[in-house]
Amino acid sequence: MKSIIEILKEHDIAPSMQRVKILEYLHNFKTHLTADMIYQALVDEMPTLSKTTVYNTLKTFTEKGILVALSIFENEVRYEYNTDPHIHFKCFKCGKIYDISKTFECLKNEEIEGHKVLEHHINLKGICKSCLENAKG
Amino acid sequence: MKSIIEILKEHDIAPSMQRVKILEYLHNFKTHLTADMIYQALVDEMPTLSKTTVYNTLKTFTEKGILVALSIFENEVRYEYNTDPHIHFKCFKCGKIYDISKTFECLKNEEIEGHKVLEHHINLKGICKSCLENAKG
DNA sequence: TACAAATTTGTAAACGTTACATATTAGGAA
DNA sequence: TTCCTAATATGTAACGTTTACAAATTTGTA
Repeated sequence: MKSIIEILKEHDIAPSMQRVKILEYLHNFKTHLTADMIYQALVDEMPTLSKTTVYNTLKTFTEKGILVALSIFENEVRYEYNTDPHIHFKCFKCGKIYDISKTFECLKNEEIEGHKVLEHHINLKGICKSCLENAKG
Repeated sequence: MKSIIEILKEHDIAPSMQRVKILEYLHNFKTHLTADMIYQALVDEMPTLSKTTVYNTLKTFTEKGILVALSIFENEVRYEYNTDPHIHFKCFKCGKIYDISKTFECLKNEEIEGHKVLEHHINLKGICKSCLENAKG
């Protein structure tokens, strides 16, 4: 398995301690994390960690293509480690986000109306399975 | 053609002056506007207009289904008048948002992994036609 | 070891948005 | 019409996320 340091080097990013820890955390958890969540998770282990560093690092990672920035939630950006293609479902009721691993063949074309498509973000919204079951009971 | 006041009444919203003007503006422009854009556009005509009123009104309209709130941009919510189904393309370079009127049959199913799907938001990102042409030149 | 460049840090501030208390308006009853 | 109540609008202050910036620290290299 590829190490975090190797991933950073492959993307022309110097593997500082902060960068390794931040990427490691996102790599392990893979869920939709805000800058603050990452900061809170790491500040115990690295007491001198600055929130600005977390923001700078996430920005660098996104620009270099290691992370994907999500705009599913209003008002805050969430990041996830770039893995298998999947889409997101957000529940109106409980607010939880689910990963849906379905792929959509109809979105595979890389050109649309003359524009070059590099990313597609599909966000479904509705009532999640769990909330539907609670409503029944 | 249906008047703004009629649209409001159909959605159980009392047609106050502010509400009519805000909906009228979104109805005419139909593009992806922030609360501040709407405020700036109307404050000359209505000098006593409050930004809070704009926010409250947009929230009401969205809850009643007149508007759709978009999370294409990071950090800010944009609103559009609910018209024909379409998706959005955002250019990484110039930041402009294009409406793409293509519909996706493959996303028509209303249930996925047990979750009830009420909305789907498809946001493509890449380099727009205009920026591609400028890069060539 | 010394030095320059890259990285990190902390503070302050910007921005979009919301909470809340007050003021204004509109509609119905007397 | 006037009065009253409910709905709506307003302005200020505050909140949370994010950025700007300058100083401090660390790193890699000569």
